[in-house]
Amino acid sequence: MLHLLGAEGQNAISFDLELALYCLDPEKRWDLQSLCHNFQKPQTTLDPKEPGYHAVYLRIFKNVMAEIKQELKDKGLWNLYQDLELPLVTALAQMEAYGILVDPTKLTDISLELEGTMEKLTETIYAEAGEEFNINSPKQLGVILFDKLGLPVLKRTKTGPSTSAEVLEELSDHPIVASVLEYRQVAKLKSTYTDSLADLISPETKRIHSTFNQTVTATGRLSSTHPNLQNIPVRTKEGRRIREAFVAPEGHVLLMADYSQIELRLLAHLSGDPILTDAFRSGQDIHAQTAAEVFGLALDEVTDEERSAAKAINFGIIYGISSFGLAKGINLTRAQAQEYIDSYFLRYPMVKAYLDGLVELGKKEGYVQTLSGRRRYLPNLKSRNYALRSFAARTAMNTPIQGSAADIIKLAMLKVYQALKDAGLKTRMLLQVHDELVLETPLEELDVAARLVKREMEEVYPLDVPLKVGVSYGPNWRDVQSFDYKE
DNA sequence: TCATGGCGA
DNA sequence: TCACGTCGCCATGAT
Repeated sequence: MLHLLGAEGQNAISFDLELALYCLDPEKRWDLQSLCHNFQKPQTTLDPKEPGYHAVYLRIFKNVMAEIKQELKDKGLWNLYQDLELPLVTALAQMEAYGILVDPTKLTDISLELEGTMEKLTETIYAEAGEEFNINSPKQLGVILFDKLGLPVLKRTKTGPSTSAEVLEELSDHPIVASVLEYRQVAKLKSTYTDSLADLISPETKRIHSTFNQTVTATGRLSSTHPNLQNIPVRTKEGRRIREAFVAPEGHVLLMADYSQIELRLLAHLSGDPILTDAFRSGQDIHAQTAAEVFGLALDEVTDEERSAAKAINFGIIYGISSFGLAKGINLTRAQAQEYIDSYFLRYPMVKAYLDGLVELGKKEGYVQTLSGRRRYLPNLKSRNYALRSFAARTAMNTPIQGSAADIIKLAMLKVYQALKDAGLKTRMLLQVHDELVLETPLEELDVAARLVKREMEEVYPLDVPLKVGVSYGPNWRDVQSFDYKE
């Protein structure tokens, strides 16, 4: 459980120290020298090769830890460290050690099929281009599309015409562009998800043992590496196939439990807005409800398109909205987007006041906070540079929501971990994907485990609105059915 | 090593 | 006016 900070093999600090520093300021990066400089008086110079290094190191560690403990207490962050982040280490270690079972033949099948598709698409693209080139190279692709075929340049990057998916969508009337988009999708799946995933299956356990990084993100979320199991495709049918390779062993199933709209529920709780709060208390379709409010309709008059626009608005609110960003998201003019935003804030004045208040408070105190008290320092709220200042303002609006959701699911993980242990169950937590937990459970435990997980997650932190958890299960991560706990 | 592009919540 | 929704990880090509 030793983590290295700074240069590999030297200046190592213990993980509990790293964790404590992360609780103090999730964005600050320390090394041993700066620690000594800040916390050790007088400053001590250290040479790892010198005899006695470890004794000196331990003395420094002890002194530094004592000072950091005091600082955590002064800032109201001691509980975050002591009762949340530190115990979570054990649960994460178990998840990493246990791993998730992956069926390599399934990965191979998908890989071979994707390869076939790529070859066909490559032929098609070469034929339409009239020559062979590296489709993976945006530069070479640009030459073909914009110089040779004369397609219009809709957007530029620093280095040349953009060939991003967004741009190519606009140009996809041309057959070569449609093929390139499809090629990109398939190539991405193959290189990122089938081939590299297969390399990470442990020969001993036949499982993939990802690393859950606890001190990386600015908001308090976890991140996952080697591989990143938090971005396995789900949106498209083709991409979702990857999930079929993540399986449960014989006699077991995977159990998925995800928080429904946890960030919007937090927005309701934190802002105290009555319309939003009532919507969640009465179990409304929140996006349809937002559409009804923003467009002045009755709930049953809302079309799919309006609901979808309202969904984009809701996400925009969470991210620190701008009319430009919203317009880009749902293909509106900027003016229309601004009208939607104005209309939203007219109907949800407490949300407006809450978000404005966050920016004000951030400016005054120098930081914003999550439910657990975790801080994010935002000095740029006072910047004279518009770009920096507005970025900081969006961060001030997003961090308390995203970070509080992270607090809640982390606490839920502790509860679930402990409850499974207390109940003597064989069910194991495998993954956390921001608002979702993936567990592995013996079939005979499914019913009791599903109820336990749902209860612990929903009751972990009572808010002004209920937390709702959807539970599903299946033989793999793709083919799941919802678990009806009333059965 | 950086830029671009793309996958997730 | 500006520049343009949050947080991540990773593959690829160009430098």
